[in-house]
Amino acid sequence: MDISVDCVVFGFDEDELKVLLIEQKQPEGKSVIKPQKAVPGDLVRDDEGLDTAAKRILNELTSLKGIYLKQFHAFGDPNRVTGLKDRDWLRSFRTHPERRVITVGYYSLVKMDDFNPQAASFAKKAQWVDVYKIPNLAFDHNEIVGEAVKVLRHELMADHIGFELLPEKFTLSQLQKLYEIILDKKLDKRNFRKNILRTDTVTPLEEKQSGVLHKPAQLFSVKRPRKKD
Amino acid sequence: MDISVDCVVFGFDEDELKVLLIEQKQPEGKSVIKPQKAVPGDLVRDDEGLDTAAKRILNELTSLKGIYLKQFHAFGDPNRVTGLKDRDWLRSFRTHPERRVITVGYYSLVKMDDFNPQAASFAKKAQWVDVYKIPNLAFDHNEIVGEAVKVLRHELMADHIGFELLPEKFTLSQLQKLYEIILDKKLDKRNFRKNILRTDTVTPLEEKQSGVLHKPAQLFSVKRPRKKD
DNA sequence: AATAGTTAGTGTAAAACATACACTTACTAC
DNA sequence: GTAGTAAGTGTATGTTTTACACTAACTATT
Repeated sequence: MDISVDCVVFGFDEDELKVLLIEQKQPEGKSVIKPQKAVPGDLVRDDEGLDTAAKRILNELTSLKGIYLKQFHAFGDPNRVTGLKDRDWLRSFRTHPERRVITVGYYSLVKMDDFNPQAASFAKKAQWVDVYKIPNLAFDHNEIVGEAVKVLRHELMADHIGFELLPEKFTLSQLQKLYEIILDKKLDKRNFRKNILRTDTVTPLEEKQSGVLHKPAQLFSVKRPRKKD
Repeated sequence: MDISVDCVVFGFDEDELKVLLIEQKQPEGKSVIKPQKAVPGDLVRDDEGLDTAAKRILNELTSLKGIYLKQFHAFGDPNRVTGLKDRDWLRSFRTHPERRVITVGYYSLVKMDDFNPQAASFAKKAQWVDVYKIPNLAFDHNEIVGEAVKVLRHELMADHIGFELLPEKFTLSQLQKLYEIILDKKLDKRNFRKNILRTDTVTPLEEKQSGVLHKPAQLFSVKRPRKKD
């Protein structure tokens, strides 16, 4: 059996929660394979741990490092990779196309600012897609994304990991909007602020917003020091 | 690579939270291998899903069915199975002893009443061990058990799965004791009862305790119908 | 029959937290 | 200087959590 890692990469852009999808590679020459979108993922190397593999693969695809990255579930249905729609692609790109593949799902949160899809060799065709409008994907990737969203919602509330999706400096309104979109419901401004400040995870900066056509907002950054990579 | 499933089976007995451990098989004839304890687990078959494998293996080892069983983490350190202490055992029992094995951890909750270790072929040497006194185990099984305990604590609070560990009929005091031992802290009796009754997961039965040397307690059973298998 | 020993079972007041809700402030563009 | 925009702020009400102590129902012993 083979083991792969699939990364559900979340990003946040103004007012949409996005997932990073890639267009599956086409074989050289005439392209005969029906193109499909997929979540970035790849086989785990023989001598490499799962977390390490996830970091490597994410880095190869996005050139990002030091990102919130978490294993959330293993997908092992024996037929998860044997559908008709995926057969041609497997035959073109896998040494053992018939082999069963078990995949371990990771999700990661990236600041879209930092993200430069051009830099990535593999993922020239990477694109951000609204989580609530995902097309049919390769393999069982729709299921994988679905599970990741569930886990994200849960962890957002439990661990307040939201700011991993925002730039270094952000306003509380941006943070609130992020919560509203992930949880898919409106929140009360005053109560939201009380709650966030009570958790004591953000600090106000000296700085304020500028160039906006309304009262400029206080900028905040994360309090607890980010883990290094 | 090979894939295995390891099951951390929790049981509860009066006043201890236990984990089911097995003594690793010895080769036929003279037994030359240093005996080690381990959590029950085995390789996933080629055509079998992970959840199915976990059910099968648990059933083979304990002859139990219809049990709360949940995937909690995949363990994939490339050296998790290559330690010196495990080499001999692998050479005796695995077709490919050098092969890397990635394991998917499941945990299960069993009612110790229902459990008859004798019935199991494989696990003649199964034994219940206090979670807080676990010896050194084979492979990375100490880590696996540690993670399982963390998840159990978390899920106990979130999903009120506690009664999975108790017999069909139980008193609220038993349930409270279970919570106290898993969470490793004392709870207030009146508040505990309020909470449990509010969740509306248990129903009082007609019946009361008998043969106890104090006021007999009301017996309860789980309200929501158990999932079949 | 009375007593001692044991755990079951129950209510309330105070504190913390969650919710609902509306006006003033500071900036930009015209 | 006026209009438009989102920022920022407090309070009253309901709900949940916490802390806490006595009486009730049984068994065993004398």
